[in-house]
Amino acid sequence: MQTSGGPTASTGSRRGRRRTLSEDEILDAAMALLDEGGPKAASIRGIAAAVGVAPNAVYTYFPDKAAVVEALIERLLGEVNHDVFADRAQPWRLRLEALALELRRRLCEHPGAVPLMIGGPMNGPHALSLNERLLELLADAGLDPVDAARASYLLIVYAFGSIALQLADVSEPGPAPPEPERIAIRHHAFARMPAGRYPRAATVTTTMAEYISTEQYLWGLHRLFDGITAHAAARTESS
Amino acid sequence: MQTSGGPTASTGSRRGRRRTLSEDEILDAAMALLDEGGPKAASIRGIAAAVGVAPNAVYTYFPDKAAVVEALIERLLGEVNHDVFADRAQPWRLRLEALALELRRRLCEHPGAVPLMIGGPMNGPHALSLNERLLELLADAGLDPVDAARASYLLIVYAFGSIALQLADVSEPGPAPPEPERIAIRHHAFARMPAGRYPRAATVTTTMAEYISTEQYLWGLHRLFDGITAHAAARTESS
DNA sequence: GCCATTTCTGTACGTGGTACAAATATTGTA
DNA sequence: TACAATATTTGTACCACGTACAGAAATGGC
Repeated sequence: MQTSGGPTASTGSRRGRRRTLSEDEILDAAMALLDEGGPKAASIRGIAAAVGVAPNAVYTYFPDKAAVVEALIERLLGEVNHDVFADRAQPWRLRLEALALELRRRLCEHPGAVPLMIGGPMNGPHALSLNERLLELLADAGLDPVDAARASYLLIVYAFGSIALQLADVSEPGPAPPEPERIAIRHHAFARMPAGRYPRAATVTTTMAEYISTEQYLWGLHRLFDGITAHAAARTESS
Repeated sequence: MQTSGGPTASTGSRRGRRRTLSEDEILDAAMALLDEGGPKAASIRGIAAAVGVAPNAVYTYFPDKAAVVEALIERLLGEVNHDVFADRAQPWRLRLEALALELRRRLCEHPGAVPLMIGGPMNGPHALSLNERLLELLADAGLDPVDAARASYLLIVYAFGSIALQLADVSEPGPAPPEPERIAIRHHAFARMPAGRYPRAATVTTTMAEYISTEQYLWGLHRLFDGITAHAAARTESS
């Protein structure tokens, strides 16, 4: 694929018409459109219009729309703060929770991007480095390489799946009626919600989803931790 | 939305031109296109051509393309065999594993459908009944309603997320080169693979992914079980 | 001051979803 | 049996999308 990189990324002396665009500008516009209009709104034509340029100008910087999306995802993953969980002096559960929350926060800031991440492969350097950190962390937790790989997969699946499923209802901005069935499914989980913490108007959908999901997200995460530690303990005991 | 239902679903006596189509025929064609050409190939025009009809004829049966997709998903979920895990005499872990595997088998038969499920909300009757069964099962496992709701969410996220992430690489049929990075990520997990169980040619991608994922899927599932049981035990103990 | 090079625009093609009206086939009723 | 009402399908058309191609505009090196 090799879709990354600019138009003349390695050209030393630049000749020709002055650039009125930059890759970052394009990605900014794409992200903005994604955030306010969902994946459908982040079209090449829309992006170009947002930066005040003809649609084809984008193709000077990216060979494909897929490349734009890929770069967008990579940049978003690159913004995930690694420092939070890099301190190996801290207990691993704490570091892992910090990572999971940081990742979630970033993704929730850009709901429209999540479907795109799920849809396509994530093989960029940032995605890889994230995975590397995760493996390192799980090794610290006492897992052997095979189990660490599996556990990392498990955690990644959980993080992305959780966010994707949570945002599935909201990612397409529009009417989004409060269908009673959807509420019913989640009825139990609301039982413990403190009263008066969320508004009752149109924003209620997002807010409730946000609230409920943070709780559920953490709950599930800790069940995962329990399962992983139990497994690790059983391993070291039997050997 | 109320998108379901035929054109004149509740009309007793039908007058007019004989129907050459049926909703099921349309859904069959859509599924076939989805399976062989990915989500992109399942266009209204493609479906109509497959059943030998003008594109607009589809709109007699479904108001939207979204409605077609929704019906497709619902039908797929309806095919999930509930009996496997309905036998409340069996231990719950066994029943849950059976459900998870059955769900996975069904979805893996139609990889193209998975991105569609993730993208949109699943609120149809079949999706709801599946959730209901799950809650029932988790209650049998000794979880109180709140925890059961959270655990069901956790399991659903895991099942769908796992399958979606696994299929993300394959869902778009085409070149799909064996990028070295992607292999590298999964390197550890292959360590335990029995030798000579899978071919080495072009099909290797799918086959390996399939193999590795079934193992990882089950591994993760059992970590989840461990975490859930540990939590349930801690709960009943403290009360 | 010219030229090679880079960047952007104009235009156009194919495909997608879908609205509108006309054509067609069927059946209840006269 | 002929007619009218109605359900289904087709023809045509529109607009948005991704993107290919050729040409125009602007720039720095000579």
